[in-house]
Amino acid sequence: MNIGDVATQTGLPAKTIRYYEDIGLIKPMRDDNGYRRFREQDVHKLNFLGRARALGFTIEDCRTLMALYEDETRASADVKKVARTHLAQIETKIADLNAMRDTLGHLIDACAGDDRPDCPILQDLGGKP
Amino acid sequence: MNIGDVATQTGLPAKTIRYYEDIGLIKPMRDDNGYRRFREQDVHKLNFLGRARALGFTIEDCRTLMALYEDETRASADVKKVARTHLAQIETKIADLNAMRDTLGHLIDACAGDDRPDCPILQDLGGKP
DNA sequence: CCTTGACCTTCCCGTGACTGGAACCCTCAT
DNA sequence: ATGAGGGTTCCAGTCACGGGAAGGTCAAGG
Repeated sequence: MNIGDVATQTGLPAKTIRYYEDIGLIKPMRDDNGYRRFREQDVHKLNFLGRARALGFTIEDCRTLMALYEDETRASADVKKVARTHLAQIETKIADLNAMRDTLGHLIDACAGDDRPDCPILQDLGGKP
Repeated sequence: MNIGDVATQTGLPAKTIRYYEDIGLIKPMRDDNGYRRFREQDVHKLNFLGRARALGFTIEDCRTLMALYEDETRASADVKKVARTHLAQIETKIADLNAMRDTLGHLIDACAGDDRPDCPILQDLGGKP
């Protein structure tokens, strides 16, 4: 399979697939003309990567998870640890965003949104006393 | 005031303050020795920026908001629009993160986390049928 | 046979909002 | 005179790609 087909199959942009090869996540073969030739194995890895990225894992996490995936002697505790660390970061982000949403929501509610200049949003940002 | 004092007062790193000058958000004076000299006005702007950034507004949003802040003839509707657009993006992000958290949470719960290799997390990433 | 168009290749730059570090200047106290 | 603790500029790196240029390859149609 050429990169275009793989892109279609995996849903990943060709650019991303090349990038993943660049950073050593996959190692497709090459045809005589220089084109990348992807085997089932590579496609499987790319799907793995796509799903892991969709769950928000960093590329480095993906590297670790792939290594564990391919290591038959892994301990599931190692996988779980990576996942839990990531989950904690997600929860921190959610908390931050919720705080922003609440503050912003209150300010927006308090703003008339008409053609007059008075605006509680700007007052707040300006450090209303 | 020199940059160090301003950094302390505003809670922004000196690097960030220089960056904000670079991109034209503030325009502090200069002393004869080349040091930046910050007036009350500049400190006020930096506090504004700090609060806007803490609410997650992009730098470009901050630029817009600052312009509105300084425009006595603004319409609060313009401010509200910027805020609402941003709020919508925050809510999208929250929804995405919540979905990740849920999926990841279930997978983590299902994972034994012991020294055996069986792992529902990897099974899922691997595309368990 | 030639051309067209759809592929593919590498390479380099840009993103957002900084952060780190090098190399150097200024000022004040010891 | 020297050292500490400010300040300055500029360059590079972050993260995970995306855009676009310049060029090679391939199958089909005229």
